Amino acid sequence: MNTQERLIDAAMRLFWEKGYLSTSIADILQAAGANSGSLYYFFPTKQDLLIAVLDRYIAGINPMLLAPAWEGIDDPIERVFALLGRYRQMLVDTECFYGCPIGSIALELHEPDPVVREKLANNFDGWVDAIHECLIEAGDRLPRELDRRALATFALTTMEGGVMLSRTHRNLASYDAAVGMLRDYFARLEMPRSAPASNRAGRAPSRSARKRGRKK
Amino acid sequence: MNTQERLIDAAMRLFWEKGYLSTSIADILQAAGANSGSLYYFFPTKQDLLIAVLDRYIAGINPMLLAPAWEGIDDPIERVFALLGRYRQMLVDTECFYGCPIGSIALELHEPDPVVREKLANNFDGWVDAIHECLIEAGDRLPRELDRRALATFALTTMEGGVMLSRTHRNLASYDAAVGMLRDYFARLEMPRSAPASNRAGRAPSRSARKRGRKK
DNA sequence: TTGCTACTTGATTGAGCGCTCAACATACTG
DNA sequence: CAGTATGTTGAGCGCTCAATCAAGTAGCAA
Repeated sequence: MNTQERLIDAAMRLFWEKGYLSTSIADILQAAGANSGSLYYFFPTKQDLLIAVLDRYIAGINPMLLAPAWEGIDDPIERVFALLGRYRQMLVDTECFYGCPIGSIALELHEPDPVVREKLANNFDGWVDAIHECLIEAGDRLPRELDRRALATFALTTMEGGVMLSRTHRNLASYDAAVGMLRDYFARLEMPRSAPASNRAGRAPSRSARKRGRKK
Repeated sequence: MNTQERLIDAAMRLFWEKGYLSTSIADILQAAGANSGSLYYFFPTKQDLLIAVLDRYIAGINPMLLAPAWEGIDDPIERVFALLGRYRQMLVDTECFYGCPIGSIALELHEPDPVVREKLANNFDGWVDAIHECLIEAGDRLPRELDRRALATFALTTMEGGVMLSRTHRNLASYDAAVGMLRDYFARLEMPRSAPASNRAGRAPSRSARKRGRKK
């Protein structure tokens, strides 16, 4: 593994753990075991390193995020919640300290360089695209007139908002509440017109519901 | 208006516009027309000034945020969307540059001091409390078994996530998509069990729907 | 007048920041 | 071997940052 990759790796981890602004070049150099000259040989500015990190996130959406989340899950709607489950697990693993790295950077930089802003937007778009495809694959389980891209965006706002609240409260309750409501919404969208079941509202998903779709 | 108040005012505005970390003490001093000695006479550290700002936000939820948003609107569910409308207007007014100041600070500080974290949490809680009360007031228009606090939390995650995406895209579409889906969810929750109307999904709220509840 | 409290002044401090650069190491090529 | 391309080294530069402090002012009470 060469110096350039070690630098991106270290920056990726530190930007996630400490944020972009709070991570110093010295932090990255130490974590990567490199000298400042080497870093600036590859990345003229700190921002160029950030761009490389964001590019790696974009490239990693499918292999690093979606593939592991969706392993053994074929039901397209369960895939949506499996992805949300990955972010929940991230909160669990870090005791609600770190959430979505893209969301953090997006709110941390108030007037980001246009290039950075576009990379952030590309990351969000890639996420929404993937969910959008699930919702298309769900076919007529969802209302025909439903704006499926809007619903995919809604899933992302639920995740990002839920992560924000759970990180602030150091407690999963907010994330679970938000995702639980999204589950209920999906349940109502899937409901055949003639048989609405109003008693599902706000309940945590049942164990059977969570397992549905796994291991085709 | 004394120096202390001018400092809090200036900090409040600058933290919103530039973020906490990117705002220097010098910025605040200039905006407030004060000297560093005066600032440190009232606030031993920059963080103490942040805490004062967060306290002011907490105290301002009712008089500065909810009261203007709800003027002339009595319908409790329309109040939820009137509040979301305020944040939309903030995005419009700033060309999608600045969103929710609390959300920004919450994600900007990765490992905040416990006091700061609690003030941020208090801000979120105050917001959720207010919506929660609206949902209680909505009575049996919503399913009896619905977890109304979870739904209030869901409204906040929708707003925060929507603001995040719209700021990143410099475009209201994401915010409108998320809030539009939340509207549809509310419509389905309000729907009498015997008459679901699947053709509302994902549509922008109608003009009449938006006006409903105004001017009791 | 004296003394006390409340607040203001702004030059200054030292730490830390992103970043530079001249010198050097290594490996491949003609 | 010399020549060139591709990295690597780390001391150190200029600057900004949050924070300090000795000296000063204003108001008020005894």
